[in-house]
Amino acid sequence: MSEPIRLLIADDHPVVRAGLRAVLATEPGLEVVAEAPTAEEAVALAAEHRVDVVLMDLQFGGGMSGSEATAAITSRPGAPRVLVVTTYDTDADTLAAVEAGATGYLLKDAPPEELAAAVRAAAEGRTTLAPAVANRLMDRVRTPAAALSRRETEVLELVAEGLSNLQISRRLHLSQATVKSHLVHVYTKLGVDSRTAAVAAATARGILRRR
Amino acid sequence: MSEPIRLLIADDHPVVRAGLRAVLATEPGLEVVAEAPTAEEAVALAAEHRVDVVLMDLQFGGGMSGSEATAAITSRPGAPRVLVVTTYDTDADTLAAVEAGATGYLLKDAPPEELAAAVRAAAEGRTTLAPAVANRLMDRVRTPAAALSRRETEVLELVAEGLSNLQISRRLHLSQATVKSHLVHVYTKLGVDSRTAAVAAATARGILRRR
DNA sequence: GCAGCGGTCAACCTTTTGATCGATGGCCGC
DNA sequence: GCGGCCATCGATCAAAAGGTTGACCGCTGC
Repeated sequence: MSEPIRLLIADDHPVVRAGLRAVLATEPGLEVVAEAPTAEEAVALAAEHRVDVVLMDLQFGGGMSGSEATAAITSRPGAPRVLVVTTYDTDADTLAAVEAGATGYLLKDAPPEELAAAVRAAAEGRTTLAPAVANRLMDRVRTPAAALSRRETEVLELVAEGLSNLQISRRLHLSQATVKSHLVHVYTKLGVDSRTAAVAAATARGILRRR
Repeated sequence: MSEPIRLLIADDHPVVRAGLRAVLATEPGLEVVAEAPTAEEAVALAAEHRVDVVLMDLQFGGGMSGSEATAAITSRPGAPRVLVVTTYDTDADTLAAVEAGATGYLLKDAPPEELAAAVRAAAEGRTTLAPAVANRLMDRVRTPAAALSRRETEVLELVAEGLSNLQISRRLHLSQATVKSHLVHVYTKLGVDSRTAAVAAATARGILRRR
């Protein structure tokens, strides 16, 4: 028998860590060598231990995000593969994780066999994506982007908080004309024609974080 | 030694079920007698088995919600206690679960000891609330309510999807005047004066489900 | 050096939304 | 049966938001 695949579990929920450990313990050829309750610890432990695959959550209570940790881990030479295992998938998170160098992306409702299969695939550098995530990525590739500029996003966030154009202009030290100008660009980029529709569309696409 | 506390775990995530089972297995006096991957099965299993405490998730993939299952379980005579164990707490969910008769409400990031303590408390009928949930309930009691009527909520949901008054009136087979009328009532109840602010306020208070 | 883009602003006009007043009918509870 | 709440609709007016055009500046890249 060959070397076992060495795993690091990074999740802030003790219950989830125990669950992943329990599920993967029944699989032959897999070995959990460490657990990290924060993203920072995940980065440190991935460096200390010899690890083949990191199971990474995206949401941590505070501090570094899972995406940031993924980027930090994969940027090193001889780095382990990172398999993102998260509960809910917002579009922004998905994209960020993939850009950060994640090898796979699963949702926590995946059955154990699928999880184990994804771990083995990740160890070999092959990618496994949850169907919902795959569809999302396809949509993203198809839809040329609709990337909002920094300022446009900033304005849209304030719109989502319920501020009027006048309030936004004061908050950002702009004229109302500028606020409108940004919003018009946002509308055309998102293919909508009202502030509420823009917020809905941006939330659906994960451009705005759902609070 | 007295009788062990008999548990039913209801969660649609295999990983979480395994985690709860693993965490609680180390605790003396607790025994997991069944697992349910859906709310419907949870109701059925709670009736079949002799169960003291049900660990209930709120979000299931589809079909019956955790709150509905909680109501169904607790409505029977000699029913087990229901301890809600969920990932994220939206205000609407919290309230619904408490109204449905949940004995306790924990978040999944709770440490194992806290979880075990809550289970024992629930078995005796004592209530355990996660701090965040407790605060929320206090706020709710303090704020006289701002309960929206069924129709008002319906209109507000469509606003949140980005529809204009005209579109809403068509969707609900109403006149624009009626839509406006509902919205004015919503605004006064929420203490705001625009549709986007209403959506933001309602989302913050958990009246609208964050999608 | 110039084209392109992001960010800023102005003026003007149309549409939508919100504010106010009023009115009708149904249903529930005391 | 009457007051209160919900749901429905109409009309009117003022304010906010959206659409269009055009302009200027600063930065980046070819």
